[in-house]
Amino acid sequence: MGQQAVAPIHKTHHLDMTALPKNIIKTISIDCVIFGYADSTLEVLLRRRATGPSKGMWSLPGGFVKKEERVLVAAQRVLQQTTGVRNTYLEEVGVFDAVDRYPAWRVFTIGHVALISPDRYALKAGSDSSEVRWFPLGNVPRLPFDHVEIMQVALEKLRKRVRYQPIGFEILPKKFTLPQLQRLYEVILGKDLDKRNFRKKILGMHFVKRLTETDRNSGRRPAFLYEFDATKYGKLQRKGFMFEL
Amino acid sequence: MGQQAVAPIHKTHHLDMTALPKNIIKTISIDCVIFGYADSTLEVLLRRRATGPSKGMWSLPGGFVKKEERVLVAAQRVLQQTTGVRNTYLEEVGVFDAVDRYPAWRVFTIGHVALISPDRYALKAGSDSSEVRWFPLGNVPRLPFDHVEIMQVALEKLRKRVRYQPIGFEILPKKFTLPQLQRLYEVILGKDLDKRNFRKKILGMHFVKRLTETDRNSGRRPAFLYEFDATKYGKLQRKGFMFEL
DNA sequence: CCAAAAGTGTTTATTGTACACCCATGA
DNA sequence: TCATGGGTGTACAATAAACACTTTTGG
Repeated sequence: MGQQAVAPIHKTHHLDMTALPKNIIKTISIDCVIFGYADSTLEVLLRRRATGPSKGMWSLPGGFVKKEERVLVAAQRVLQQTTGVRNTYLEEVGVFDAVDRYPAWRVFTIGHVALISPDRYALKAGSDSSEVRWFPLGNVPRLPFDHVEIMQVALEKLRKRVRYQPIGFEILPKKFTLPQLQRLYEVILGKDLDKRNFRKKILGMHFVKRLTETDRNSGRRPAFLYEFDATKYGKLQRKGFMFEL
Repeated sequence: MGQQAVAPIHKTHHLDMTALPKNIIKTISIDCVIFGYADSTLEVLLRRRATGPSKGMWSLPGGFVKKEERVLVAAQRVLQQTTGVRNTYLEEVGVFDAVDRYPAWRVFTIGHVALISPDRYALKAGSDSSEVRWFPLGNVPRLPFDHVEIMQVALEKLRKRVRYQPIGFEILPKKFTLPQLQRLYEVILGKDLDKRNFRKKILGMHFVKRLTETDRNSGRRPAFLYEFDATKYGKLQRKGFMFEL
């Protein structure tokens, strides 16, 4: 976290430099912090490193940027190649630049975040991964490099985002209940919310609309189902709003 | 602004590659947007390029990151070397990565902002600059590369920052009046503020304290002088607050 | 009929916003 | 005495926050 003493670097480990592709920029990498929401818990997507430094450890999906590739495009590609997850809404988190953050040579990494619904993506261990898995946030294995820091900053970013953009569309089923939506917010913010105030706020934004159907397989009193109003949702996503909770 | 068609790059202009230092990372540069506040106007610090692409044009002070240097350190150094300005509180704005943003080869640049008081710094055209000058925001010359975009994003960042951190300490004289502080906020936010509401807010934060002296050389009714309360100011700077104006 | 979660309004406190007049000074 | 900017308080509106009981279902 923050500055560190400058340690000897450029050790250029010759461990197993399994032929890095030719057209990459060796100084700039991407790391993706993909949060998933399922069963009322936040999870993070990790992959086991199949090559390079810290081979065998679980780490954030990441990789190098190509010579003529934009950063966001690289992030999408890298994520897809290592984990099979593609077409997510990634957002830049910042540059991580500690001099010895990567042991083999100096690499600046650009962190990215997304929040997705695990069950909508098929995981597939790709190029540099031997295994891909979701880990509940409370149970994350030891991570290499500065990946813990990147995760923390990413989580803060996500929490901030929730305060000025609607969420849920990409995470909840098409038809969902308000208690479900509330749980989503609670899990992300890490605190309980008042049921009545929450409803007041959400309904006041008008980005969800109530259906006549109810959710009958909950076992208890059925909750009304709601749908996102795509137009209003999109507007709020672009324009932003203030959402104190 | 956003994605662009990928244009042919790597033209490697051999214009006047005035011997780039050996220990730099050619792919990663820094650009600094230094805003100055003086005479109730916002200015930006530019330098005339003495070497490389767009030589002769005014541009943001910038330069490359060294091989074992952290980004923030690089930003301070580059700023000092090109303009003489040093020891400012720089903040990261983001990565600018358009494939052809720099004509000679591909360079990712990390934008930085600071807000300073021009009269506390002596300008000195250094290494890659032939001239250094402040330009009022309304009168900025044509800038090369994506420097206009970087400036815009930096200004937005500054405006956001003003809403959750106190400002003024580094810009106003040790003893200042509330009308002075209000003008500062108005200039940065680009809009007028209500005098009474402004005072209520500021005084409510308790990061300024009123002195018994008044400012007697204003020509009009003397205004009371205030000082920043360093402790409270620092606390708010770290913890942040909500400041709607 | 019991347990469990869904649903529903009101009151109070806090915060934002709009607004108008008197005051101290130098010229 | 006038022009100029400095200083002050209040009322209204909007928003946040606290809070408890009834309803519906499955077992």
